[in-house]
Amino acid sequence: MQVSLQALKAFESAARQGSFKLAAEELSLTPTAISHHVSNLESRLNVNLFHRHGRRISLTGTGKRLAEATSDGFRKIDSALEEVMKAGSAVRVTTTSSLAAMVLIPAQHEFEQANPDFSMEVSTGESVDSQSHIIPIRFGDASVAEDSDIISYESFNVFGAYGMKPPSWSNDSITLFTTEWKNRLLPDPPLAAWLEKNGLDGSNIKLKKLDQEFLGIQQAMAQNGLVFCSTTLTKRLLEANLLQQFETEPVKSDLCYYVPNKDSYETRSAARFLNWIEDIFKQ
Amino acid sequence: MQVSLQALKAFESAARQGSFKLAAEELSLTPTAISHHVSNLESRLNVNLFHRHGRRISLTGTGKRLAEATSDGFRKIDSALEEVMKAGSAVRVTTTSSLAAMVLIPAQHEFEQANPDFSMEVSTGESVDSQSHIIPIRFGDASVAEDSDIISYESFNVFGAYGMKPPSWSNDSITLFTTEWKNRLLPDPPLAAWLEKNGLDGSNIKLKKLDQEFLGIQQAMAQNGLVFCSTTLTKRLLEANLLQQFETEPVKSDLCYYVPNKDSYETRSAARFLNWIEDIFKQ
DNA sequence: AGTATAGATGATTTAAACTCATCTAGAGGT
DNA sequence: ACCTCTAGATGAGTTTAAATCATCTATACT
Repeated sequence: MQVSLQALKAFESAARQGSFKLAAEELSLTPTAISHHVSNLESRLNVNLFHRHGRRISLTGTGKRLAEATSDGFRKIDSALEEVMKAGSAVRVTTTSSLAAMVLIPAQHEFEQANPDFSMEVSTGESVDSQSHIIPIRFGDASVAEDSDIISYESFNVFGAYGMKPPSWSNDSITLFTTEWKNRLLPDPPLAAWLEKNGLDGSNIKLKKLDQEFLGIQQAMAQNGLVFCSTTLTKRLLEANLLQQFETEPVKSDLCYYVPNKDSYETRSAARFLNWIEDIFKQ
Repeated sequence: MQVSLQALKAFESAARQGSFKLAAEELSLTPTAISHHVSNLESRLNVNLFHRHGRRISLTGTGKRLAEATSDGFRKIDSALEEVMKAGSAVRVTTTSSLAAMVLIPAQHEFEQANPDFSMEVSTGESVDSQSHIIPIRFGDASVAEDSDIISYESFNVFGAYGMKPPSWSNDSITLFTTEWKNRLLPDPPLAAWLEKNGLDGSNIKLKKLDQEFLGIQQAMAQNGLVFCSTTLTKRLLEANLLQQFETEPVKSDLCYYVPNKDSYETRSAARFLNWIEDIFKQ
């Protein structure tokens, strides 16, 4: 006394639409299939689900009750399925505006080219965070993040527009853009450590602080000064000969990019994306 | 990009039970079938639903979410289905204790014999009325019930134990059991009309009132007197030579048996039962 | 280490689902 | 009133999906 789910699905559609023909269209079947399914259901359940007035049909009371429950049930299943399918067919990433603007968005096309099954969506801002299938790439304190979640430890260096003559560190008056995070809990960019490592005292450096790294990078490209920022963000611009670096040594920072609960992303698209982004950071 | 409902059902069971083997048992399939279904689902959705630790499995986050929704959905559908199946496989009737005791229960076996597909359940009392698939046969005022709902208009007559000598209506002192309904809105048994129709004045009749007709019938069978009651209840006892009637004429009453919203019972078992009970009343 | 068990994988079989051809009964138009 | 057109019913035949069988792998337990 088993009833098939497909028969129920056919019945549900016919009940909702009030017509076998329309149900057949909805399910990409022939009206005959619907008719068979419904009558099969009726005989298995020993119940009439539709009244037949010649070529018109209407639900019986029992039919109505069954239709309501099955509609609810299938709706629930369908919406969950849809969500999973969305998660499976696209990677949604949210991150800082700097990483998005300097790395993810420029590389978005490459990713989609290499992974034609998936599309990739990048968003910034705090709004739709933790929506379960959106991958957040956070920028934060390496000592706070889980080791296994960390994608890259950030190093910092100074960069300038491509083609400018290298500054004379000791004599010139230098404008240097750096970043003061909006979030005061984050470690500052390691400028002091950088100066020390490169044997500079910084007395002739005029600091200008912005709250996003990429704003400083844009200023540097606009020849308005140099920028002290993380190397990940500038890699692409160096390769594209839009920025250059000088004879200075980069310094490590306490900052890192990480994905909270990285291991909990099991969709294939997410796995593919995470591998891909880790490769990018490693290069 | 269609996923089959059976695959979802297999996944749901595996997720709930935490094992392909158990899911296979639950669905009367082989573990292989479950494995195929799940991996088919995973590749269609581009998502891993289970972690595989060698021979042990556990749900991924996505799997958990999908499992919850599908479980809910299928639960809903299953319970509706179960209710419909119950309604389809059995007739549940509730009615007065008199009709149940004198007519339905004695005939129950005949019905099941003639309709081996269905079982029949009889209950009395007001408790589990209107439970949607329970058919209530009410005893009431014919002017209040819908015409199309009425199964039979009741006639009344006097009956005595089989084998007793017919009473001498004018001389003997006669004990007559009759009924005073608990529900005071019901028309009284038409005793006055019966006396008139049979040319009796009733002066030598000692009335004893009980609140159920079948109680009076039992008294009559126990030779404790005669009973004035509806003819439907006594038909079977007359045939079985347990009761007899005399040279008196029956009278019509304002009482009837009816099934509220008779036309709304569309299960095959209910239709079969209603036809059957109408036949019984007609005979 | 050896055995037993859960699951994966691929080929084959089986059964369910679907369609096609044909038929019936209203509904709608003239 | 008649013809036509459409929705659905029915039965036989076909196709596809689902289930199994045989085989293999990894691992848990003795």
